[in-house]
Formats: sequence, structure tokens, C-alpha cells
Amino acid sequence: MRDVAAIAGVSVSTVSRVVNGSPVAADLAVKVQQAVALLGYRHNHTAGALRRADGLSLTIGLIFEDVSNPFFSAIHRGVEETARTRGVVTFAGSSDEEPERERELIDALLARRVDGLIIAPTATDRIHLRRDVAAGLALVFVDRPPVSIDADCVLSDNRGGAERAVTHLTMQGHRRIGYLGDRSGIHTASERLAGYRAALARAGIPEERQLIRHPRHRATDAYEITSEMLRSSDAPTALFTSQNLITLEALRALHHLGLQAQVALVGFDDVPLGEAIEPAVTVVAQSARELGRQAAQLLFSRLDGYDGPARRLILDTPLIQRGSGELPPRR
Amino acid sequence: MRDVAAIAGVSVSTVSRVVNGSPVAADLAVKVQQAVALLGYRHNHTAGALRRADGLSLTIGLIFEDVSNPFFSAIHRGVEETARTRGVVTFAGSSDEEPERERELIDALLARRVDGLIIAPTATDRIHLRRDVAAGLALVFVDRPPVSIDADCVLSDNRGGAERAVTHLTMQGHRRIGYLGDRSGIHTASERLAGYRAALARAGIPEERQLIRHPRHRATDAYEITSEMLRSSDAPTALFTSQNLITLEALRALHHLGLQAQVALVGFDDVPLGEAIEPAVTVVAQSARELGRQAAQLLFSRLDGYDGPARRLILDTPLIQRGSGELPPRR
DNA sequence: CTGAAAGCGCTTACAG
DNA sequence: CTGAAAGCGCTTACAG
Repeated sequence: MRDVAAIAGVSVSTVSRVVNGSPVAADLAVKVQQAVALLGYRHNHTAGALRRADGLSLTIGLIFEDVSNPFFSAIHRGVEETARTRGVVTFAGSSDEEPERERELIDALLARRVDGLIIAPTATDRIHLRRDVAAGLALVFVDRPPVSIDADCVLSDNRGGAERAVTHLTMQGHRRIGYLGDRSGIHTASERLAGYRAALARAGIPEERQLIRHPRHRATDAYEITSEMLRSSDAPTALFTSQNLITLEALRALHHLGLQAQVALVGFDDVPLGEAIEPAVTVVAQSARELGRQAAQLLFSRLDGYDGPARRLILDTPLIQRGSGELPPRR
Repeated sequence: MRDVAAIAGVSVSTVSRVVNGSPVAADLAVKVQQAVALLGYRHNHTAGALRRADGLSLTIGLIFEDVSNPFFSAIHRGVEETARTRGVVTFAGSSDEEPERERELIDALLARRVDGLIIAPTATDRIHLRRDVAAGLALVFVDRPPVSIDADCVLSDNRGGAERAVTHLTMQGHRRIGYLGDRSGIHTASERLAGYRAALARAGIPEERQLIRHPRHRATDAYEITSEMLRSSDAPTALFTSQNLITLEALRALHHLGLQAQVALVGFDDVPLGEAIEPAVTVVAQSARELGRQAAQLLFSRLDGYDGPARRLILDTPLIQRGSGELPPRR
């Protein structure tokens, strides 16, 4: 900036004004712009933030379980869409469901002075950000509510969606419905299990322990567990799979066993090709992108000065009937 | 930091040393740490970078077509894996294949002083970063090579993979092979088309114009175009779909028409459930995560001082036979 | 409208 | 090892 000022023959104050669009005499502005082009000057917004009144970095951070899970990357996209309109750029990182990694990421992001954070917290989150929030950090939770701090959050209707899915199965006469759940401890997992239980209770069906399973490592275990459950003598006539990766694995297992037209299935969260395969997959859908948009909205409203109590948004999870969930009981 | 110094009864220099792990007398270090905890002090790494010798922000930027495309989010994950070992956090943004948006993102990221940039450039990239690279920016291209600047890049073997895929079809007697390609102009698209052509030429099959199609809007058009092609009187006996989203749409069309067991298909890039559906989908696979890892490696080697000529890495694209690509010609 | 000076939160020579 | 001072690239009162 000093170099630009020297070449343009003005003070750095004037260069700063031109760069920031403050009123400057036209002839000086032209000189400055020429010098900027000549030198290939890049404004250092970060340095400016140190002195600027608002102190904003125009930067926010996203912390997900895994940035490459399509569910989370769709949230990312939704956040980006609204951040973009404000000239805000977005960090994104994966906690891998490890509280320590989550904490590292939070620390790293705050050391870079992000204006806000959108977090899908780990099951055992120890998030301690009260002071940072008091100091102006905008904090929003997405997909899972915060446990150790009171903050804005946006969730899907997990319990309601699961209950609707399972009731859909009981209404068609299924009484043995397998539950393939996510690692317990994760909020969405326990809510969906609660929904499953509520639906069984409503239909007067007793729970069976061996029908409720929680694969530890989703991608690898879910396939095995599903296969095993389906091969057993008291196999279920229907499955409720409570997470997108688990649904994919259960579908693989069903298709490999050739049981996809025998055993009903409803999944939580849509899957690619879910509509194309035979039978097409009935799911409870959630709009990840919309979760992201809403989370960003909450975040920016805080940066814009909203100072009221924490808000909690719950998004609908409509049931999409496509075939797999409408198969009658077969055994 | 000043407050910490005041409470600990030391100079800010000493606080700085403690925070950065420089040698400090044990008793003073303890006092500083207590003050840090008491105040909830957050180090401002960004402010430090202004004065620090290396000037590094420990920040890099990723620019993809779309962060929510599973291919790109897997690259993101690969980058993150190697960035993480260095305490580097990652921005990620979507260009939507628009050069102007790409430029905005680059400018925004450079204004936040990222140490490096990993870009999957738009078809008509006007990327002008020579001066920034000269000033120390580490720049790597991924998935698509740079057109307007010489820089490190890591690509998949697009032409070779496509040629292998199509030759696989011709070897089984297919002579009418439909090509469903990405928007032309995108490097990967033209390479894959070249591979398709090479395979036809090698098999002595003349090209047919109406069998080579480029959906404009992948998600929406690919379905229509595939359906139309399959319904025509001179329909192909096999399809080569040259991108993951296009493969998904073509599969939807095939399944909806009930032709999935009649018309062979090989896709470029794997798709979820590709293994589960019937017939399972034969693909040319690329490891997006590995692309990301390698790109990050190239980037960090530059930051570590490598100053040689631009490198170009080409990753293998093995053919995975699963069934859909092994269907014989039917008409 | 414009410029000189002070200062944002840090790190880095430089003395001690 | 420790502290006082200068300075990184900017913005912001404050005079003119």
C-alpha cells in the first residue's frame, strides 16, 4: 500500500480510501487505480481488520463430522450460498466425530479470527465458547443441538421423521422391523431411535433387542450386520435405516442377498440413485442445503446485532414413498 | 496479549515467547499460562503473521466447481488430511463453473492472505496469478490443468481411462456406443471425448454425430437426452457416460425405461450404490481423495522451498468390471 | 477532500 | 532469559 501511495503520489490514507470506496477526488482515484494495476497490489483485508471499527474478517468456519459426506457437503453448499452474498468466505473441516479434533479445529479457526462458527458437534462435545460468544463470536449449531452451551441451532425433525417412517411400515402390517442405527451418543441417532420406539409403542409392538443394532463403523459394519440380521431365523420383514451411509450399506446387503423385493426398507435421508433402483427407495428426506442456508441466516443475524435468546429451528422431514417402503410383510 | 502480560506481570515479549514455545523461565511461563486461562486469551495468529518472518497464515484455499459434488468433496477431504498434519486450515468455495465467480473467490482468498490455492479451474479460466506466485503464493491445479498459467497440477488419466472404457465395449462387439459428455470446454470432458474417439478409431468404427451428446445442465438434461437417445430408431447398444452426475442420470433413465439389462453402460468415476444395483455399474474409477492428497503435497513442497519447474502428476484410472459394461449388444 | 500520526495485536532484532 | 522499542499493513480520528 505504501508502494502504491508512492507511485500514485498520494498518502496511504488516500489509497486506503480508494480501496475501500470512500469519497476521493476523481483524478487521485484514477492515479491510485493505475498504481494498483501497475504493481499488482493485493489488498490485505486481514491487516485492515486489526484497526477497522467492526473488526470483521469476513470469514466463517464450518466443522462437520466429515466434509466428504454428501449430507455435510450439501450443508456446506447452503452456507456458502448465503455467505457469498455478504462477501464472506468459508473454512470447512472434519472432526471425524472426535472431540479432540473438534477442539483443535475450533482453536485453529478462532486463532484466524473467524467471525462465526457453524458446528455439527461431536457426540461428546466439550465445546466451551461462552467467552468467545461474549466477545462477539457468532455461533450456530447444525444437525445436532449443542450440549454444553446455549446457542442458536437448526435441526431436522429427527424423531418425528423416524416415527413417521416406522409407522408407515407398521400400518402395512409389518411387526418385525429391524433398526439399523448410528453410533449412539450422536443426537440424531438417539432421536431417531426414540422415533422408532414411539412408532412401535403406538402400534402395540414389543421391542426386540436383536432387531436394534448400532454399527460401529458405518461403512464397513452396516453391511455385515444387515446381512447377518437378514439371514437369521427370526429375520425382520422390514428395515428402518437411520442414516445415509447406513442406508447405502443395507441396500447393498439386500441386493446382494437378492432380498430387495422381499424385505421392506425405509431410510432416513435420501441417497443418490434412490429413485432409480428397483424397488426405488422410500426415505424420510431432509434438505441438507436448507439446513445450511438457515444456519448461515441465524449466524449473520447475530453479526447484524440480534442479541436475543438462542433460537432453535426444526425443519420438516417428509416421507417420500417410492416402493421399497411399501412392500408387504413376506414371512 | 497486553492484558495477559499485565496480569502475569511480564512483558508482552515474554507472553509472545510462551505462546510460541520459545525458551522462557519456568516460573514466568506458569504465570503466563495462568493469566491466559484466567482471561480466556485467544492467540491472534493472523496479527502475528504481519510481523512474523515467514509471514504464513497457515491457511489455504480450495476452489471447485461445487463443494457439494461428491467428487470434489472427496478431493477436499484428501487435501484436509495432509493439511491437518501441518496445522493448516482450509477454505473451500464453489465457482459454479463461472470464471467471474472463480475470480471473485481467488481475490477474496488472497485478500485473506492464504498461503496457497488449489484450483479446479473453470473451462474458460482467466486466472492471472503470476505475480502472486512470484510473491510466494503456492498454486496447484487439480482435476483440470491450468490454461493461462504454468503451475503444478495433478490430474486423472482421463483420455486413457475413457479409451480403456470404450475399448472394453468394442471388444464385446458393441459398434453403436453413445457418448454422454460433460460441457465441452472443460478439460476433463474433451480428454474423455478424445479417449472415446481413439477407441472407436482403433476398432475401425466410424463416429456418428447423433451418438455424441453434451448435456448443458447435467443434472436435468442428461436424463432427457439419454431417454431420447435410447428411444430413437437407431439407438446405441451401449453408453459411455463421462462424469459422475451424468452417470447417475443415465442410470435413472435406463432403469425407468427398463433397459438396464439390455443396454451396456460404462461410467467415468464411481457412483454410490454402483455396486449394489442390478446390473452393477462398470466404471473407470478415479481416487478423488488421492487427487486431493497429492495436490496438497505439491502445494506444501512449494511452501517448503521447492522452486523447480512445474510438475504434472497423472493418476491411474482403473476399469472396474461389475456387470453393466459386460452386457453384449442386443439389437 | 487530503495527509500526518497514532494504533490494532502481534513478533523481532537489540540491549541488558 | 527478559524487556523496551520498532514495525508488519492497514484504518481511523484529527487537523487542515
